[in-house]
Amino acid sequence: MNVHSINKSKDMPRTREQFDEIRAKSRETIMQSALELFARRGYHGASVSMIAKNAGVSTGLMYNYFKSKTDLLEAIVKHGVMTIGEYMGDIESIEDPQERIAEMVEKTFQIALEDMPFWSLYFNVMMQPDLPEGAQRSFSEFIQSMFTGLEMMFAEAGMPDPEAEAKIFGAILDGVLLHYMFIGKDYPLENVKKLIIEKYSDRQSPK
Amino acid sequence: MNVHSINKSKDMPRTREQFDEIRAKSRETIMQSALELFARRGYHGASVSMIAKNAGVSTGLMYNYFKSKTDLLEAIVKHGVMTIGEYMGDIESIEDPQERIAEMVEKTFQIALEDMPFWSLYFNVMMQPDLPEGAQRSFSEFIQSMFTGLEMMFAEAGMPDPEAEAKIFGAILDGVLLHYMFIGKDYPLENVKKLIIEKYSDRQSPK
Amino acid sequence: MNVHSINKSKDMPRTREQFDEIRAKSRETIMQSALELFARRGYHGASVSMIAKNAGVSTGLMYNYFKSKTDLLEAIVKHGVMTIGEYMGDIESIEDPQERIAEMVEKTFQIALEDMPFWSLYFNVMMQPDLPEGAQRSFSEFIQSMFTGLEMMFAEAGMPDPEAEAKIFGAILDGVLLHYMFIGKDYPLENVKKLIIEKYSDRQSPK
Amino acid sequence: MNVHSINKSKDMPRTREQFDEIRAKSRETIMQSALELFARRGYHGASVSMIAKNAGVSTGLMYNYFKSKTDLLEAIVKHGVMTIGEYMGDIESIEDPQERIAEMVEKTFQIALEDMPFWSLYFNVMMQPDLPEGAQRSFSEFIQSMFTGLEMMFAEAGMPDPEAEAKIFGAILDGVLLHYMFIGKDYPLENVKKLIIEKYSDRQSPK
DNA sequence: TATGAATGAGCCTTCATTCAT
DNA sequence: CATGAATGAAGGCTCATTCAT
Repeated sequence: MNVHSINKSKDMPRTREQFDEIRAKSRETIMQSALELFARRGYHGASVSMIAKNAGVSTGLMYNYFKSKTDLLEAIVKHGVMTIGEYMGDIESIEDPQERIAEMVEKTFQIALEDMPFWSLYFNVMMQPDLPEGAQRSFSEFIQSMFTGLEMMFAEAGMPDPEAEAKIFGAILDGVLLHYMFIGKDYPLENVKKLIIEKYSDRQSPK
Repeated sequence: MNVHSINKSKDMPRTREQFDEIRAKSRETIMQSALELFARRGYHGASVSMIAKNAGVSTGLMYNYFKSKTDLLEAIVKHGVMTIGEYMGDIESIEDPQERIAEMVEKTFQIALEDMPFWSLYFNVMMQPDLPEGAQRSFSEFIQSMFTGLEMMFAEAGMPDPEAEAKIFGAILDGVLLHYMFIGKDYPLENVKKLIIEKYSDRQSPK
Repeated sequence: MNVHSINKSKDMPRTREQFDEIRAKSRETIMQSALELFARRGYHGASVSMIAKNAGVSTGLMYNYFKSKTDLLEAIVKHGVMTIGEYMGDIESIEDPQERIAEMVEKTFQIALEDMPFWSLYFNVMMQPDLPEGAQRSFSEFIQSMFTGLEMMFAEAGMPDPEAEAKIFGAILDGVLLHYMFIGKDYPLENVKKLIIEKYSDRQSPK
Repeated sequence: MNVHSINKSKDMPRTREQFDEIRAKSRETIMQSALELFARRGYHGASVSMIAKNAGVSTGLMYNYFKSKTDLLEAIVKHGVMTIGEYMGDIESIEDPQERIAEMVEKTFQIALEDMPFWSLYFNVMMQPDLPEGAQRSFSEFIQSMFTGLEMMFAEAGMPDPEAEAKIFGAILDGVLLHYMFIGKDYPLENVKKLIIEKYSDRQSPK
């Protein structure tokens, strides 16, 4: 409440701004809770009522913010993909190809570790055909755009088959993450990361 | 009809062997049907009655062969893992490390293409935490054993960090497959395969 | 603005009359909106929030004027029944029995055409046992009083069985309306009206 | 079980015929129960679980026989309309117009009294716009065909405006039924019936 | 007086599983 | 060994109603 607040009277309706704020916060809370549970228990394993309880709200409230459970998932996916896109945008501006690759590896794992639930969801959605198409499309577009970026990078670096090169690089990142998430703390993530960077730093590419 | 089915006479009750044969065939049919549907629609998206209908049997019969849907999944996974283990066993007997790696890449993709439903299930189960633990354990053991084998291979080849090396090689295989299954026919699988083999054939390893 | 809204001064608090006026108007608006929707979508098919939105007010406000959805329905029904009662009162004062019947037929259809939503609600409520008892009681009393009036009319006209005669006349009116509302524009309402009047005008009654 | 029964063994599956019989009986039971409750409490007021409990079966069983609650309603309506159609077919074969009308009145009320729940449903569905379209269409077709039949009858009897005449006759029947169902035992149904027949028996039509 | 976010009971529906035959 | 009718718990979703502002 600041001095501009013109709405102090006890029985006046809240202002538009107040409502917007409340809405934004509730939406956020619900999405957060849902992401957590989708990651931990899978889309089907996380019921709407569980999500609500976990978020500390009533079951019905979700439907005030999302048309359906499907819609909730899609919102989460879209939001996540957008966030990552922003991260990645920063990396693409790095001039030196060598450094750019190294930074990409670093950043990818850093993001992944910071936002494991989202990546869990990523693999979850990718591999489950009975999940909302919208969510899959978002990821599909994300992957395509990643590959396009990588391809340009490898082309720029003068690789003979930049497309295949991009696919392999992408496979390493996703593959490592996948195994890491499945295996857990026993996975030697640091060493693997180091080795990847090393492989991609000698001259232009692994030979 | 194999040698075990020596039919005594038309009016004799079925022999133990005949029963066993019928059982084995029914089990097989059901597992086949389930694998198909699990792959196409996901574990939750494939109902028991769908599986039964697809297999041409009654719902009840399934419970004659499998304690539960969970049990059915576990049986499929175990069987699949075993089959692959046999394939891989053959490869490990190849003397020349170079050739062994090339063969491993070749074989992996060949198997994958021949048995897409199973690999679809593989990723499906790996990334869905609300699936029967037993199935996940089977895959977990499979992965561990794969990594152990790869590690030995790279150690033998004199790599400085065989563990990380194995992880990366495994990541490439799984990553490529994952992307291939998600993206579909637009994926340049042949070129990627060639590049992988190339990378791993020069001297002992990519540098 | 009618004579009641004599505004004292711009800065004076609103007078009691002004408040009452606002209340009356809001009540009216909400009832109007609800009647429309009840008619178009049925009692259960029209949600409170739909009604509020359609009336241009908030959900909460409705509960300021009506204790519940049930209460709202009852208010609408009571109001409608009262209005019709007034119309009908005028007719009863017509001296000539012949003319009175003709006028009754004319008026009934005229009112019905002018206020279709209300008559839709009328039939709706009559035939839906799970609707608020209060609403049904209002209609019940209305029907009883209609029948009483008709009975007196036919008795006065010297019919042998005025009660049955009243029931049949009432049945014709309600039956025609019911069919008209269900069938819509294909219904030959004018011809039917003419024939009814004709039947009831020759001598005292149809024979 | 008769002598033809070839299926006495304890653990043989039921024959096709046995299953058909079971199915037919369950379907019937559920439809009966639903009709009762739809009539007594309205479509919305009768929940699927209530219907199931009333039928003495589990909630889920309904979905073994009907795609949805909507589908159940439509099945009931179609079945009812067909049954009435058969009744009415008999009447249309009566030669003498006078007698035919009398019989039609008699029969209509007889059927109605014998099958009140269905007629309750009839009015219920007719006047509730938020009910499955399929059910309404069935009734719509039924009404149309009734009117067509009546029109032919009145045309044959040489009435000047058979269409309007049919509408009025139909209105009387539906109107009386409607009021009878709403008012209950206080309604002088017998006298009304007598008067209707009387009105329509003098010469060809009421005058 | 007016707002709309929040609640939670209750509804329709699905589906793994059981069981009489 | 084989059938499919029957069960009932659980899930997604709607909506009348309340309440803080």
